[in-house]
Amino acid sequence: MVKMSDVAKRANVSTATVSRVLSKEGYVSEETRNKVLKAIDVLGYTPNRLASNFRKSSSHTVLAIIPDITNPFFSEVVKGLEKVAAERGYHVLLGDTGNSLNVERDLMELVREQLADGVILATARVTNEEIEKLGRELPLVVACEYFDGISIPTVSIDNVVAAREATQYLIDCGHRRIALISGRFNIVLNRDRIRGYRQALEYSGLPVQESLIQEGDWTMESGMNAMSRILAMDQLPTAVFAASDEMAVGALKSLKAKGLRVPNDMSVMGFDDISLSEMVEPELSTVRQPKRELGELAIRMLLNIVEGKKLERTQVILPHRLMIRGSTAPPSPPHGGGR
Amino acid sequence: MVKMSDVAKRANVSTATVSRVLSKEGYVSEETRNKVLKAIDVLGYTPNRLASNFRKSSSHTVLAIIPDITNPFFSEVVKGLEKVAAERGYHVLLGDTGNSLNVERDLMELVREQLADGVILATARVTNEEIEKLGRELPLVVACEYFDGISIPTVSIDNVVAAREATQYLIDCGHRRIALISGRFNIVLNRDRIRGYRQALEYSGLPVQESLIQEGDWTMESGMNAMSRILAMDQLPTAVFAASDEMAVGALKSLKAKGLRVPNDMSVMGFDDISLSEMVEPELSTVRQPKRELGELAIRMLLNIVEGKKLERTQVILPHRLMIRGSTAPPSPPHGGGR
DNA sequence: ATTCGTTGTGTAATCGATTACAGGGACAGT
DNA sequence: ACTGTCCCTGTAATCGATTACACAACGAAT
Repeated sequence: MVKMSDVAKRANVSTATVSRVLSKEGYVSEETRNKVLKAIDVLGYTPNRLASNFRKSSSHTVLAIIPDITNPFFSEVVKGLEKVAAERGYHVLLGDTGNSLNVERDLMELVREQLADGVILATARVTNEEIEKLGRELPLVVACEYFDGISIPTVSIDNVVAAREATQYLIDCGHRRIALISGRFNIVLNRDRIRGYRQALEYSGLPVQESLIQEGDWTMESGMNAMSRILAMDQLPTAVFAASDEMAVGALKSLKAKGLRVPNDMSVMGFDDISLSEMVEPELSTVRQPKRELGELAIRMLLNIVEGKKLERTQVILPHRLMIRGSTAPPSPPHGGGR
Repeated sequence: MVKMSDVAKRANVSTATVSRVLSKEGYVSEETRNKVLKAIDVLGYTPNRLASNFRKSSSHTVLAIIPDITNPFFSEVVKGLEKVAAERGYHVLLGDTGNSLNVERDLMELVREQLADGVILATARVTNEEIEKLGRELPLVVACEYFDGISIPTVSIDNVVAAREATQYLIDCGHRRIALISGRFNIVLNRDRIRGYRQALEYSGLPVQESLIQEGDWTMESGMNAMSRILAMDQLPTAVFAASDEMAVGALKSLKAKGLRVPNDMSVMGFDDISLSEMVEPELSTVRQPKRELGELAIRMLLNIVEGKKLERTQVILPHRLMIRGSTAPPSPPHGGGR
């Protein structure tokens, strides 16, 4: 490997000068610069970034910790991260935890080892306190998840409001019995969505029936199962709100299997607005999260921290949007009913 | 930051000894080892991987170059990569080219700069010759794409055979006019699929009608458009084979919009078997690619090259599988027809 | 003429871990 | 007693780029 000293020798200058040419810092005469550039070209020199990073003790790399890269929601977030990172000359190390807490903890070590300058945490199995602690020790931004009263920089949507609006929309359509297919009860983000659902019902004076809240785990299968449980009830709801699009699609499948039509017999509302939601039939009404922007903003904040700049705001809430498509409609009047 | 020399001082040994304890190489007495471990613990020492990587001139990192992380096919491949990399103590740098040839070239530089020990190339906009050249200069494995007669290690499926079998299946169902929604004509992988389609028709003595081959660009929209063009023809086919699942779903949508039923009025076959294919209605018959295995094997090969081991085989073809689901069936007899 | 700021370049220390090499002690075999 | 092998440990060079510091040349300002 040809190194900087080889270039220096060839150009009859010192390595300091070569370094100055490369970094564009400090004074170098036009003439010397050309000599150096020529030598670099002739020798085919490529700087050794390992040496440079070591000396500058910065890897110019950030670590993206996500639960599962095959989840379209997260892959969109990562896409946003990657784009901005590249623009600012940083690289992204992929940390797919496969939902494992231990892997998550291990990955954080990479920052301590200086392999990454900072971390985007898009999953949060660790506790509130642990995150606070980590955030004090290393540059860290939490994306997508939101923790109440946390002091760590965070970017997310307002899950409570989003879920409330989605539920409210169904109520406004005329639905009075609305089921909820929720994610895991122990996830904060999911609890926020449940909260929003409850709030909407309460504001409208509708009863919250606990049996209408069925737990899933974000997957399509769990959505199917949850829907089946709901369909086995005596008094059916006229609408279902699922806390993820995958689960909503599962609900769709379950409904079709039982011969029920959407939205005629049952309205279905999803959450996230992944591309899938426009591919199913009928197209899914859902809550759009600005996935890419979530990633972009998270990494912008992180890089600002890394580079020692001040953040204007540490808790950023991005706007969501209701996407009304074909899977929701007013409830059909009961057979032989109407007024 | 506490460094190795601090640990050495505290434990009353040399840095060489500390290094030996950490690397588990060379002789260290049990007693000394404990002293060192204790000092490490007391001081809260974390090795500086930047220094270590520099000295060993290895980053223990591989670069995954993919066209688009939000494409579910590639995110599965990456998942496989990541898993095996982690198992073997490597990290994965994400290189999302956004389909740009220049970005692809820039990314390769990272290996020259020693930021990555090797590259998995899961997209190939660069030419055959360029890849050959790169492959001679740095550890490189091509995943998913296949180049005829290339000397670079490659892992992929046999796209020709896979497409032939899919088409053959449709023929065996009784279809005689089969349309093809292809990807971009200039992509090798796609040309292989077209070739397989042609072969199947020819083997069965069926005519290849060029107008039945419509170009798309892998996206759902392009699939819809291609299907619309096909449906505007005088003599309709009874089946369509799309070179990607997204395009097949687009075809599905286009058919539904025109009021045609699948598979009764038209059979639809996809390619890839991404999770989407089980979420649409009817579920998509498709060709399964072993996505995760593709990634796993590619990185295994790469790491073997990086670590100087010999590869048993440099060109690996993984098995594909026809997944027959609800979107394909024998053609309906023509109205008033049948014998 | 002196001082000062700007420009241009070189010398050499430095970042922190790894490792080649040397050396010493213990022990076995002859 | 001598030689050879293990063990165990330390000294110091090394990886390649960056950068603090020194210095020199030049022109402008006083």
